[in-house]
Amino acid sequence: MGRGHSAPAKPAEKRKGAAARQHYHHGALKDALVAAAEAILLENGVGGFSLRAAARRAGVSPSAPAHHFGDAAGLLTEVAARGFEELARDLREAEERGGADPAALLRELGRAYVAFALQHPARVRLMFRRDMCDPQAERLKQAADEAYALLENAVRAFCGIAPEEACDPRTMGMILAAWSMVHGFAQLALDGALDVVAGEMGDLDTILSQMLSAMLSALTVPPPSK
Amino acid sequence: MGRGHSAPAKPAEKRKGAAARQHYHHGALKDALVAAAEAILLENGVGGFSLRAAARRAGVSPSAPAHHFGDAAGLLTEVAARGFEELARDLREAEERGGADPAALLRELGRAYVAFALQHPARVRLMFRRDMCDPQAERLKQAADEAYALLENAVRAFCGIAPEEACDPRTMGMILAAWSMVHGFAQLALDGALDVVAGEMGDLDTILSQMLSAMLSALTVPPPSK
DNA sequence: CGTGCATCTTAACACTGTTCAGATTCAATG
DNA sequence: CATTGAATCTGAACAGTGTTAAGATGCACG
Repeated sequence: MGRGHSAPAKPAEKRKGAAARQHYHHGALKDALVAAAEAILLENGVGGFSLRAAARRAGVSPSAPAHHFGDAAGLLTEVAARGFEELARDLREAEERGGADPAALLRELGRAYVAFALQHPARVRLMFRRDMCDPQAERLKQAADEAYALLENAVRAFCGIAPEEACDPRTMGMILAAWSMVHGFAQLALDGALDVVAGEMGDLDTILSQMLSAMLSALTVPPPSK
Repeated sequence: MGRGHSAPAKPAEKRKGAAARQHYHHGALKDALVAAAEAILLENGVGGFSLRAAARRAGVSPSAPAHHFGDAAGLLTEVAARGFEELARDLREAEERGGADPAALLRELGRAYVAFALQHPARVRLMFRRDMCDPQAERLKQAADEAYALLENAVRAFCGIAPEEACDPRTMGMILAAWSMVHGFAQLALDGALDVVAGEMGDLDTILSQMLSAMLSALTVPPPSK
């Protein structure tokens, strides 16, 4: 089954048709495998992934991926890295939407982060799976750092600290607090842990907004000496 | 590979030392399997687990676990549930340590939560793996709720809201904020995402303390109307 | 026209989870 | 005490999995 596609209209041209592969060489296997993996993640979740299934979907033998990615973790690392890049794009869009007000910026970034997680559950779960993708890979670290740098800059702006200036411990604590909070909220939402709460009050986005409001309004007041 | 299946010339022997299985019936297989699974998680991480390995470790055939847990997920669900129970115990200890001051209580709970995660990385990772253990299982849900109820009560005390009283949206936001923050911090710490930061400032526990201080001190000031 | 080389296939290996018919033992009943 | 029914565990089998090695294939460049 699945061998039905017959479209030999174009003879010996570069064909990247998904299933129909009458050429021995695929031509763009790397991208095709990534696309296949993403499709599987979307349909069957992160647990339903298998390297062989991805190869099957790309119309290629089970051992073909090894040549391009070495490992199953190699392929998934690439998928995760692209996920972080997409997340970074979303965060940059939110950055523009936020405008000049640091508080509004932070709120938009937080909403964008959570929205991305809810929109791509399996991909986000994969991004934080140490045992599926190799977190040491430079490709992944770089993509992830790019996304998190956006968040850090927003907190720095909120605290009125120049991008180059060193952080005092309290500001550092706030950066981590913001990061942890948004990340934790996204994870809990993905695990369905917030569904109960979501029933009592609106959808997750308004809940998050309320949470961010509570935080930000509290933080605008300087701390009581310490 | 190497494990030679030396045919047991003598059927009923007490060759095995501690877990001597001279009987056909194991007697306490359920607990033995849980212990084996926990040992594997400890040694090889959550990715290195396999049902067959757990059975092997308990000195039992690969199909024996099915009778007690049905599934691999069944066994892991039991492990996760026990993990939540142990977490709840730790949280209760922290509760006593916190004393009467609501802020101190929250801080101790947060530290205990993160400390537990860092002390049992694989177990905690398992607890939030939807695809490994069945999150619908009553056993698990109950154990998890028990732990989270402690956190909720602490936040309510901090806000001066009686245990039975309904929460206004702002308080609800704070509960979620606290929960998300601690959970997110723990997850990020497990993923090693905080190692860079930990290098610049002390260990993770002091970082967390600073973060909690920043949050709590900010939150003691009432919000600017709104 | 070769020929090198990246690309892909076929075949095999050592695993995995799960199922099912049977062997074994326990416990309770007659 | 003996018998029997239920609980427990074994052994073999099946369908998949990731990974590797050795061999086919076709593109690009001399």
